[in-house]
Amino acid sequence: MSNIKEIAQLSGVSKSTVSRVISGRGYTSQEAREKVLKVIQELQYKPNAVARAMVSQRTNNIGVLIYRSQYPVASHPFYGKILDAILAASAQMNYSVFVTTDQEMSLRSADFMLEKRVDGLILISRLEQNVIDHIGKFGVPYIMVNGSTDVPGVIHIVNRDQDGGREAARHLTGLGHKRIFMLAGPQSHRSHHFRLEGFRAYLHEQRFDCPESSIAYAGASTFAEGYRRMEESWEFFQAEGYTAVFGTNDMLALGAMKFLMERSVNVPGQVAVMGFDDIDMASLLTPSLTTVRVDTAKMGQLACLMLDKLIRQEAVKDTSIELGPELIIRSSTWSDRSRSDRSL
Amino acid sequence: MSNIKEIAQLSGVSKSTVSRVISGRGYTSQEAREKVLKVIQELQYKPNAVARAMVSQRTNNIGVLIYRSQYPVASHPFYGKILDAILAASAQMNYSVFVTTDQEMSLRSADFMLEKRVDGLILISRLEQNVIDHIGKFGVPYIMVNGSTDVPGVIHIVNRDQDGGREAARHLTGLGHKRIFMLAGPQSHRSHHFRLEGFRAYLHEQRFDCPESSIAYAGASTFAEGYRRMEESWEFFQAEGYTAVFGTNDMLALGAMKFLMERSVNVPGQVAVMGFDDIDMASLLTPSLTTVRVDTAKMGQLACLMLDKLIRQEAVKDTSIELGPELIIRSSTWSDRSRSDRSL
DNA sequence: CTGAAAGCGCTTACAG
DNA sequence: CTGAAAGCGCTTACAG
Repeated sequence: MSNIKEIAQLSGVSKSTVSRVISGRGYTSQEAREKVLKVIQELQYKPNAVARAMVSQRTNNIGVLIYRSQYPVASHPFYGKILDAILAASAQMNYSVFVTTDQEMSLRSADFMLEKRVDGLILISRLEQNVIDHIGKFGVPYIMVNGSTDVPGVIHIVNRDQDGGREAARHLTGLGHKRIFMLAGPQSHRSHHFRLEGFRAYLHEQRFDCPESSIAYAGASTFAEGYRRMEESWEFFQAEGYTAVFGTNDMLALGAMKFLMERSVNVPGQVAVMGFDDIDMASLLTPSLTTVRVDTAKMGQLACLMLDKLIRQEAVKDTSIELGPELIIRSSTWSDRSRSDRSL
Repeated sequence: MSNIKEIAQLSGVSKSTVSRVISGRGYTSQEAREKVLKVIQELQYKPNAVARAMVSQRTNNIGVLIYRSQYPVASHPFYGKILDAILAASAQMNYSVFVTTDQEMSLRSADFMLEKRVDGLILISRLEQNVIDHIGKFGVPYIMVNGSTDVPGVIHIVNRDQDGGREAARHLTGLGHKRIFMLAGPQSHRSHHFRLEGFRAYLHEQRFDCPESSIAYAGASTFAEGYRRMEESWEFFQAEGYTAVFGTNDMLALGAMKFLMERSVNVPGQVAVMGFDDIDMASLLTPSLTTVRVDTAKMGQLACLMLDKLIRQEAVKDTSIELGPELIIRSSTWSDRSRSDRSL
């Protein structure tokens, strides 16, 4: 592959001039410019980004570090959406993006990024404190998206999960449900914790019954766990006369719904089901799932925007950004039948 | 951040010696080694990968270029899985991976990669011929995964889609279905084309009726298209007495199934539905979807393995690799009821 | 076993 | 307006 030296020789100018032509910085005569450009064309010359990064101390790369104890990562129904948004936004801003996942070997993948000299880092999901400390030490700008830990001074982009939980509770109680069962994801994770908290807070304020026994804690926020917890609780659920289920994410809710459907329980006629996230599947299933949408597109976009500012050392005022959730009503909670059943 | 020069000064040796200690190449005295290592520890020194890449002419980066006319890319139910497998395999092989998507601006994203100097490229899905030509010109090793075009001399990793199509046809006819409706994705795409071809070939060989009218061609391989085509064809479908639908991918099949369920058609009792790919959703829905599984995990893994060989200039014998499809029978085609209905 | 020097492919002051 | 030189942070022969 050709380099600047070759271009210089062939066009009869110095390397400096070639560089100036390419960058458009500094003065160059019309004549020199034309000669150089022509040779560049002919040789299909592409400046070496590695060499450029070396001198400019800027790689134009950003790294995305997604914490997941196991795959899927990219194809994860929720995190994958954030990643997609990051990919889209960063392409527009002329950043290339490294994608890494962080499993057991937490520090190793972070090092990977740091050695690669990314200009900045986007950390998604929960990150162990030691990884964060580690990254912090290197002075690389970074942003946390939907993180579980609130590290002071770090820019966080999160969903207003408490509000979302409240909206969910309002929706279900508004439909006439008085006894609502909750499927709660890992409480160590910020989102699941706040979603549940918001949901309960609303019930409490409105004087609805909301004992601990109405909550099943899932060990993971997966479809399988949702199914299993629902199955385990089913006898109790029936005995206690619950008429609705709220899952702190869609996967849990969908797992529960699968169980109900296998038992030929009518959703929403006999039991209403509601989730949180609005993953793609939510709208595709039959019945489609009522949920609270998290604006993953904006999360990714903002993350890139803010990170770019940090990288360019611009002033960033907000140390944390909260996005508003949006209630999405679909057929798993609402239908003509469910309406008449509980005489809304 | 510290560099090799600083380490050298602090440990009282030359840069060369520091470099030798770090790389483990060449001779170093025990004493020098200890001093250097200690300083490295203290300063938390990380060698600059950009500088290394500059001299070694190896970046240890690979690029993944996914062609998609629109998002999702990473979170795509099928391509996302391949990406995940690539992420997992490349991490093990100490490659970092750039992920780019290629939309309108085809050449631009490819250039991005080439300027970044990746050691190699993995191209997923269909790629325009001019992009391929472009990449080929730069002498960067690359591999195509599930590509739609058969560029001679390029290593392709694909699924044996014709065989998969045949298996699907065998399964459905084996269940007693005689009139099968087909939902075909874009025939410009290799997979959809071969899947349909295999399916029809089997029907033909077994003397089943298989006119062109039994095929609805979808403009895209999406859920929405599956739904829409099924809806459009529904009257004809009933009039002609079809008892099964085969979609050339799961999304099409699921869209069709959604339509059927909304019409309260019993699946598989009245109509059996079958897809291709085995995306996550396929097993989660009710009824779960019978499909032909594509081994995306292996696709991604092989892609990395082969690419690494190309990068290291090792001999690669196979110019193309075909993976075997696997029939996955679930409840959308098979149940006790469906069995008795057609007296299997 | 160790250090000085050259070089990877660029950019950026600095003379001219 | 242009070119020679220095330097980004490493590695790799080459003397010693």
